[in-house]
Amino acid sequence: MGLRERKKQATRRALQDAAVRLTLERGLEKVTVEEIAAEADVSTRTFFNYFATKEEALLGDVPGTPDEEARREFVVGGPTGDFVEDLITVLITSLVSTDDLATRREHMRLRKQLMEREPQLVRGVLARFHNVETELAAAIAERTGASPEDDHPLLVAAAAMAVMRHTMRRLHFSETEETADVRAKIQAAFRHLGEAYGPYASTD
Amino acid sequence: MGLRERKKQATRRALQDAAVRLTLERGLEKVTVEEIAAEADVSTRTFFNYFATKEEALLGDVPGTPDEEARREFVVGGPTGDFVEDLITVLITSLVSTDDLATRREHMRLRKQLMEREPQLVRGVLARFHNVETELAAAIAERTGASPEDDHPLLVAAAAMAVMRHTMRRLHFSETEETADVRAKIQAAFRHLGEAYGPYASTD
DNA sequence: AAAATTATTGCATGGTCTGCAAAGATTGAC
DNA sequence: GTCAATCTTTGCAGACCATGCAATAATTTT
Repeated sequence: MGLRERKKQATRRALQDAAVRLTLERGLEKVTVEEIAAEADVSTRTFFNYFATKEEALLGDVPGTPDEEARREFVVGGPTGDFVEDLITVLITSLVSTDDLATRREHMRLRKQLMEREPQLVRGVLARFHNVETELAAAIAERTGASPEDDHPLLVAAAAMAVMRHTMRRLHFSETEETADVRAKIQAAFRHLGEAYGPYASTD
Repeated sequence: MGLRERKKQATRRALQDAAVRLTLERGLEKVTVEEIAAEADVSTRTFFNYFATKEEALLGDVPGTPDEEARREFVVGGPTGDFVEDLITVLITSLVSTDDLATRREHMRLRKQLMEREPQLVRGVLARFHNVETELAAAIAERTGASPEDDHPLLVAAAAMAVMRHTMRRLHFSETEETADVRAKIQAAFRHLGEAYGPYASTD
């Protein structure tokens, strides 16, 4: 990776960090883009070369779209053959993304603090979950061979994202929390979901 | 209702209608609050006495919070005793609101057009569904007697709202669509949900 | 008809975000 | 190392959104 690219990454992170730090200190309304940019030693105009909105700088990159390789494996029926287990696998990749675990954890913890301090930001997170939901529905349709006008996959994806949102809420992102714990919590949520609404399906 | 109140209602509707009409004609970015206000024969400043944002004028009032009476009945275990059926009943009241059916249908149809034309507006709708979700979770917790730290109701509510969102997407709001049809579609969605995830709950 | 209440309006202001063109930094070729 | 090509940063002007405040206008109450 060349110098140019490295500098861009650094600027991006500096802007994100400044945005998060200042917002946690003073609150969203009390921080201007101008101040964030100054903190990162770039002009206000440059801020908008990196992020379309102030909110975008705060939310970071997750939840991003699922990992492409995991998605392909899911579509062809893998890795285990069990629908829900494979769904969980592909979803986890969209949440934990590429960074190392410690960094990611710290990001998540900060974002959680941000949500509590500034509930307006929840809107943006919901929008991102919605995007993932749409892509997930397409993957489910591919895997199950549903016809394009069948909207069943959309519903299944929507419920799955509800589970993911719920699980995210429950995680505390501490050092003792392992990847396996995350999976276990998602599994528990899917099981609860099945218990709550499964019986209704059996009703005539 | 006095003259003052009637005028306010009229102004509110005029602003909403103007906002929707202009946006469908030209697109959201090509319509300013100034133009909307002019169309409704009030000052720009007055627009903001009625709506906090341009988006708010476009989205109208739904989905609003569930009807208070329906909520109370749900909490005490009514009206039928079947959890999902009663859930549907209370949810329907939060969607169809108070207006007469024909007016409401027209509103819904326009809003659906708006969503297609301006996907940015979906964010706002998602935020509203999220609010309903929170209140719904509280109602579910009350009905089932769950303890305050139990987050099961949140998950059940999230899934229920996923079903509602999905059903809203599917409705076409035509004249031939009866209230009974709406309920049938919600029921079908809940059944599909149960079929998709119910089996997973039975897995060891 | 006067007084009290509430709504509308204009004005000033601060903030977000965009387009554009000039200046500055990095890259790759030679 | 120099030069040209490419990409990034920056300043500036400008449109628009949104808020606070104080004056004016309309309605309601007495």
